[in-house]
Amino acid sequence: MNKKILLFDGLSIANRAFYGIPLLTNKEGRYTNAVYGFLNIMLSIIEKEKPDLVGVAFDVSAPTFRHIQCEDYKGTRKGMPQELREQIPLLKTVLRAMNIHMMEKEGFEADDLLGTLAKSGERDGYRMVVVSGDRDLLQITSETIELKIPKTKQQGTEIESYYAKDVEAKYEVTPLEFIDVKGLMGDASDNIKGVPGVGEKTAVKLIKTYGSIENLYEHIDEITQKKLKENLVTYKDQALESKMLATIVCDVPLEYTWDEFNLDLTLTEEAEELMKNLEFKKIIARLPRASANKPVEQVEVHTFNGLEEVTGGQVCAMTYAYEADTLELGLAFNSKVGRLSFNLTNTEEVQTLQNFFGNEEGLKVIHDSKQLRHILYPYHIEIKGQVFDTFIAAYLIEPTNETYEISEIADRFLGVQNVESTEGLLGKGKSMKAWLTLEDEVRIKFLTERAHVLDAAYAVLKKEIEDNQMEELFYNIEMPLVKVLFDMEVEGIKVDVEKLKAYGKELDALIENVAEKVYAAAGEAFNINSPKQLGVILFEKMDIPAVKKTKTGYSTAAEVLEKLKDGYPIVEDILAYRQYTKLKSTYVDGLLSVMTDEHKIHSSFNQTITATGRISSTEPNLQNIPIKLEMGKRIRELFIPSSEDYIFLDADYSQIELRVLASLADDQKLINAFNQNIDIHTLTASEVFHVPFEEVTPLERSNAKAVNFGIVYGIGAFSLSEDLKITQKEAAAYIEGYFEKYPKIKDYLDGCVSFARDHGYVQTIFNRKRDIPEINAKNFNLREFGKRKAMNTPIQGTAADIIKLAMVNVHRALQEEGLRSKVILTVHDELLLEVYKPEQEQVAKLLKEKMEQAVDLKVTLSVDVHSGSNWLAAK
DNA sequence: GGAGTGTGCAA
DNA sequence: TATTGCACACTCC
Repeated sequence: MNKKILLFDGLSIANRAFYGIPLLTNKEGRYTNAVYGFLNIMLSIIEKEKPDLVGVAFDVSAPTFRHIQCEDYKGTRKGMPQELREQIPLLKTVLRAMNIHMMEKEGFEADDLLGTLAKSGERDGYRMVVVSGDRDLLQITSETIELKIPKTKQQGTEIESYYAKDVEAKYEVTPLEFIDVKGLMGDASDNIKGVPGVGEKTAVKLIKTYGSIENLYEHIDEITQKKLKENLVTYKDQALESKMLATIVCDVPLEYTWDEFNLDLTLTEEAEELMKNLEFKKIIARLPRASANKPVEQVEVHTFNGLEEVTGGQVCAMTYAYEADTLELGLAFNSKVGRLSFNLTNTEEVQTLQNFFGNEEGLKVIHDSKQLRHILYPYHIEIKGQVFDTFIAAYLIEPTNETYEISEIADRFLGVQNVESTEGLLGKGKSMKAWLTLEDEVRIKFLTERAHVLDAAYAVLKKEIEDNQMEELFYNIEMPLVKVLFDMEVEGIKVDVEKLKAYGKELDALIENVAEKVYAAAGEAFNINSPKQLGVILFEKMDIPAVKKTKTGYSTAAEVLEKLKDGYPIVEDILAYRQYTKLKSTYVDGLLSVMTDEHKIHSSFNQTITATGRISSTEPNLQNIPIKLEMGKRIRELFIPSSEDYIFLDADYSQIELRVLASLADDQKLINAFNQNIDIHTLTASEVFHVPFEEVTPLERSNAKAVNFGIVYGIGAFSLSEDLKITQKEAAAYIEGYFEKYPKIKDYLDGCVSFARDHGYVQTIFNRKRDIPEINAKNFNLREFGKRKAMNTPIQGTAADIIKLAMVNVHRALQEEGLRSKVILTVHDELLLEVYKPEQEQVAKLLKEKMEQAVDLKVTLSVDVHSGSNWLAAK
């Protein structure tokens, strides 16, 4: 079989792709649909046709010989939309990175290059396949030159294929005659005029009879239709010019060798980077890679027999699977891998595991060591010695990923794609129940492969940690914190269940009562919880003026209802209904649903979720327990120490984010104020509103407080005006006034934005990093959001670093001093401890000291410690 | 039953 | 058109 050459019409296919796919953008707001679609079409055809050589032809923006000879040529054609235009250079960059051969030639169109190459390839004995959306190219088809026209359809792409015989079958003329047909009928899209009054039917008939335009004019007298003949005669020059314009030049002077068209789709590093940025995950997955080193297959693997082989001093990577008293470990160390299964009801096996995990020697590489601790805990197996948690390391390096599955770590850090994921193995949404039903071989492969991945990933992650100067953050803060969080999760927090249930009943009565009032006012019963139904009742049936809309209908949010409640009593009842049902469903029922028999709640404290470094809390979220309103406070009141011998100590940082900001910005005025414990909101009010410190009114202070808050978030005048219910102009004046009084703050925040622009990320004092790719986006909203992240992240993130370090230090001090008191909760700038009463004084001192001395900033940190018999009382 | 939306709670 | 989260109810597929 002859070799096959595939030639693409670059712009034409990009154009098809652009209009066939919705306007996609990447995180930076860059349009990507035409590039994405082009690659899809190109790869599909390459995969199907398996060509030996490939090339892509482009038009050059300079005028072609056709423009020079005929100034109307393509005169009616509209320029391409900007969204497409800007993708063309991007497409070329991507193709270049993929080493796909491209060609263009000044003075000629892509059609001419394609025609020239097709004919030349044919002469050299190749089978030629030209891919274009342009039917003009039908004229170059032959027995060995095929034209493929992709049609972007709803599902997938359908491709029409033409050889010369297909052209004849469909159009009744040969490919060459096709040119003459077009010369006579013209082509509106290219502004080729042809002969007036001659359409496709007549043109085909004439050319079928006479073979060409020239021959037609030789026999012009044979035309019997008077009008047709008249037009042909009148527009003879135009017909000949049209033919010239429609003729694809097949002898463009080109210098090339077919070697240049060699095809190697192996993903280059450059192409991978580019496609990652463009978020072409499916395309990346489709391409073969150079670095595909499958760890398990590549390394010589010696299986081992028992845990005793893992002796001290070595790095041992492990994965685990647990289901109903059966623990299976996949281990990788010293070029050995293996999998061992343990029956945890057997005391000898438990002893083996206790020895193994209790060994202080060596380094244990574990993915999600907190979870493994939970698995081992009921069997009194404790993990000792140094742990390198790949879950945490991967998060520090890329804190905005959605998940950190081992299979993704293999992909991202080792360039290995085909590692089985838990979800892939067990099926979506399945629990570990299915694990033990799998074949032994499957389980062995799964665990050993993943252990091997961690073994290899360890070196890469370790180096990344070092390259990013995150050693202190990782080894001294995040890793020790894992154990702190584990202990907090195990300890849990006690809730007065009886009182919680009683409160639930109380709420039920209130809800029923207020619902009746709402139904009476509405004139019918409906679901108040449904924003849709509520919107209809309020804004249609009752004709209350709608203030704001959401993308699906009327907004019924509290801020909207607040504005309406004076004129419409029903609105106040709806707000009350919302408040009561919120408390009942989220807090009373929600908390009861996760309560243990010991009346305890064990939340999960997640260390790999937030973009800024904060800890998050789930099942339940204990970081959003109500505090502001009286009704809500009653929930907080029900969180109590686990026994009479204990009391709560609650410690919270005073204005930690503003202090961090003052320190980072090196603003002496703010630093002095904080160091002298001056009320910061009063100071801001005095500065911004030009009133003496002593004369600041409560309203002024509260407004200044809102300004201070806003500064930390990268506020705009609009939002501040909404918040304070003032005009945008006034709000803008506040912000301007603030920056005038604190110019260093402004410099600092601007500096954050420009740092992000230059580096693509921002960082905290402990070098915690967050990528902000959208900082250079073209889309205004996206870019502005990026700026706010750039301003807020170093502040919020540094505060997170500080409290995390404080938690580690407090936890360590409690252990070292042999105290019974325990940290049980963290809420971003607050720690809640359950304190053994005899230790109260000592712990209060220790707590305040460790928190205030966690780091050395330009500003002092101040911690308030309160005690109480419940969480509310301790605030 | 899962995904998306609206809503509301916290720092 | 202010940062970071999580959870609930409803709606639609």
